[in-house]
Amino acid sequence: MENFPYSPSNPNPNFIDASENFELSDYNYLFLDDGSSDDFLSQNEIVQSVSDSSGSYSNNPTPTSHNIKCMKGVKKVDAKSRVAFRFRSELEVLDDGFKWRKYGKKMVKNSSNPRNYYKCSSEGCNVKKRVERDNEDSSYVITTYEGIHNHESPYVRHYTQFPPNNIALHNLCL
DNA sequence: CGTTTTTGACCGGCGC
DNA sequence: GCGCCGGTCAAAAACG
Repeated sequence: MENFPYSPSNPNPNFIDASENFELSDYNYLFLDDGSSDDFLSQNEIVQSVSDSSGSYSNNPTPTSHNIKCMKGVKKVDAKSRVAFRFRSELEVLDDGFKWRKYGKKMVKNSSNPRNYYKCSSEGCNVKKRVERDNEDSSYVITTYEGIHNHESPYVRHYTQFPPNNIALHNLCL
């Protein structure tokens, strides 16, 4: 990607308060997947490839388990693009700066943890997210965003919890 | 009293 | 066609 504006040393100004409370070493992967390319790693493959957790980004990233999906995702921007984040957290629902309405909860196969479905509460905004605990290590939460917000975050400077990084990355990568 | 959560029902895609 | 599975709907309850 030619211009990936987020890095630990150069956080998005809109999310300036975020990185202080966010342990990048706990951030293990992100990926975009519109389902149209075999180049994307599956979620399971990514989970298993969590070994490099240096958490570094640059404007010219080399393909690592951290950024390869983001790089690839950039050329496939559409409303069905998805971004997933996995991080250690006791809280299931993190304040990512957007307002969400829960619309479903489902037990999925091969996981002992339920998957929760949320939709952005903003009028006409079709962004959804899924939140579930990692079945392999339930101290981790996996959050998957789908879609692009048609509005700005209503709470740009009013975060109460970490880590707004995820939504910053979510928007920037899409 | 408007908004959100809860929860079983419903639905569509897919493999057999 | 049928059953499984993941995703969504919607009515009622809960919430603030």
